[in-house]
Amino acid sequence: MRLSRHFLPVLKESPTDAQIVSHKLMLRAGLVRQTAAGIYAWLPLGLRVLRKIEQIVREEQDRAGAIELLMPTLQSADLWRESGRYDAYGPEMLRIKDRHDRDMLYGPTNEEMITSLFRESARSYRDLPRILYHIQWKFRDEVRPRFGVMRGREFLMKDAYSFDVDEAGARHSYNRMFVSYLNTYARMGLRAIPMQADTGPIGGDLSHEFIVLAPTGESDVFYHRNWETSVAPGAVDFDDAEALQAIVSGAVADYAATDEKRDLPREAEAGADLRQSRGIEVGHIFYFGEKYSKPMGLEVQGPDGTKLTPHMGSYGIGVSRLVGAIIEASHDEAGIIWPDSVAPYAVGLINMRADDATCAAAADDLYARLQAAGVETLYDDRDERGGAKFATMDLIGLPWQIVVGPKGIAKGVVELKRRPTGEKIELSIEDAIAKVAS
RNA sequence: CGGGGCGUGGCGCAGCCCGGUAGCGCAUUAGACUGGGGGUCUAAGGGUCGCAGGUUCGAAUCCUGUCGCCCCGACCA
Repeated sequence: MRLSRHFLPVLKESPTDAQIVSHKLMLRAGLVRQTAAGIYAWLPLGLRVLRKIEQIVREEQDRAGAIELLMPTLQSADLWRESGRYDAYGPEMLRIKDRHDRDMLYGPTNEEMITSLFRESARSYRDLPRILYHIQWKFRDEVRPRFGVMRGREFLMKDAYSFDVDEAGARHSYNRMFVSYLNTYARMGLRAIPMQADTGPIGGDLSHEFIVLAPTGESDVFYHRNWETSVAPGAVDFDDAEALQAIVSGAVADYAATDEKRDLPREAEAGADLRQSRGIEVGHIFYFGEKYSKPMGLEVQGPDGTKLTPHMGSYGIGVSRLVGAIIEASHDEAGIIWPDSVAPYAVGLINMRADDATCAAAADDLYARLQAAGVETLYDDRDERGGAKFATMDLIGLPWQIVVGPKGIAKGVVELKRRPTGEKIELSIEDAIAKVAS
């Protein structure tokens, strides 16, 4: 994409509304614009990042055995009356009336709808287990939205729902998501630590929040220092319940808790290995048994002919929040530093001298070759001074910058800069293409 | 929902107390010079001062109401 034709409004100064670094950088780098409290428009560059994150989440869900569908944002109130949550949910639910005065709502979550959909079509225990998910916009009318997309009222969430014949089966589904989440965050360059969370009325140990460490996070967290060097499980057989359980058990063996779930004896045990930080919640998984299936009359026929009520769980990842979380975890004074996996473009190509025909021709040619090689490239072909272009590229944080200037072209070289390290090398055009294409 | 703050060109701000020509920096446009880390000069465009009432000869400024946004706290992917 040529920057001269792009819609990429960058700001030199941060709007005063933005308080935390990710919000400031998202506004300055032209990723989003606020349109109302807690509601954001995603500009072209921000949308590309959102899509990248979404795709990673999707791939890892599929790998774990979940199946994608898409449910609407607007839901009927009647559905929520079945579970009793229409009255229970409170003012965070945005309630709407249609022209026939029917009660509708903008979905804050989808347990009722997925239970209803599954109920219509699942007849037998052979239809279990299943994990269904979608990636859809949610609306929660937060009392106080803040921190940009980190706590918006409208947000993009991946929510998955599992259906199993019994609790043991549900635990396997839960573990699929648990392990999948570790891999998902790792692919985005994040280390998210699973922490024991409140399970509500069901009890047990099957609820975890996934927390990314960041000084601007909203929760205080405590963890064993082993988490500082933990690695994602990587390729695993998700159908192997025992292997998954071993991974999960291994993970939770190292202490990690938010301040409301602190376990002082375990902290004492960790001793000098205990670490404290702030954290951002980027995911939350629950097992909730028959909480929705029972009141909503979801039943399937068991192998012995009797009816059974499936055990359910739900599993959320805040996709739009992750954009902010990644920036919180990866930036410097000059701007954002995108991990390669979620960068809006892999390469920022800078033509130092748009007025120099030789230089411009070399840059145009390199741009064409990068495109031919399938490298996602943002080409700064504007007639600006080098300094302004460098500043823009550093701000928007593309992993690689290739600088084409008259001096280098005379020698047959371009400059390649790696954004995270700032390391710059001169090399031939061919080598530069090979390097960024690998 | 309790407490606090702010609404003045696209962004950052001054002016308000003490009523009288709307101003500064950045950005934008045009031209020239310049050209490897946010250039210089010259010229230009752009604002019903959130909105509605009121007081006054006169309101960005004073009064009343209202809307919006932000921050702190309790709640949350």
